[in-house]
Amino acid sequence: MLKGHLDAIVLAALEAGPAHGYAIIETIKQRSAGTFDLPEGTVYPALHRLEQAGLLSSAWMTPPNGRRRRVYSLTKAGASALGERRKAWGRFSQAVDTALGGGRA
Amino acid sequence: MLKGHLDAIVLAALEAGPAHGYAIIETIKQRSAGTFDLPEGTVYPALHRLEQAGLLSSAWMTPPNGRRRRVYSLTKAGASALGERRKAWGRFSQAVDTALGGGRA
DNA sequence: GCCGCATACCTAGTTATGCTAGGTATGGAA
DNA sequence: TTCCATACCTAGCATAACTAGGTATGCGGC
Repeated sequence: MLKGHLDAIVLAALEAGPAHGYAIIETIKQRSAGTFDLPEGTVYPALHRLEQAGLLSSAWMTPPNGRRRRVYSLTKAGASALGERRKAWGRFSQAVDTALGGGRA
Repeated sequence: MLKGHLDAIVLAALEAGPAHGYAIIETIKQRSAGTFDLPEGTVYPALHRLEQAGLLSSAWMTPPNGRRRRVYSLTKAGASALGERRKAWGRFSQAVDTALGGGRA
């Protein structure tokens, strides 16, 4: 369970440039060293949600000898949302660190 | 939203010694510098859940000139669960850091 | 040729979990 | 005696991630 931070991770995966759903899943898996091996049923709905929210835009692409893909890009709103999510994550993780560490610190 | 890490935080709040629900809420609020100001409707069900799971035990106490309180203590299972949760949090937060930081690092 | 696998997309429905919004009761202060 | 802080509880809502399906195509092996 990613517990609400999935959106930030997906946005971060698109920061380097547009990508399609399947590739996003692979990127996340590699970046997290296998920790986040997300099922499609998690990622696709998330992409739709983020597009609905205006943080992503999508376009169908068909490479010369390949299959139809839906390629997502960060919108401006998405890029700034990513910034906020990163900050929110920083605050959140620090607060949890403190709350958990209190016993030993 | 605490997104699944609430249990760990509650267990950690009881690590220093037994406490009752209201006090636990206060402890968490102070430890997190106000970030986690949890409503009772969040904490009480969590306490019941943790007791059901055998990680906490509870007893009714009535101080000489005070009100009836339900005091929770960490069980052995609870203490070891806390250890695991802490480790899990460490792994999780590191993975998120990596996944989020990948774009800029 | 065709069988199966990896790629690539999608959705309905389940489950878990935190929160909202209520309710009950008591001790102490104004 | 009225009100607030303390102290507990629950039903029901909202959301989010996941399970478990379904569709379709390109490519390699047999």
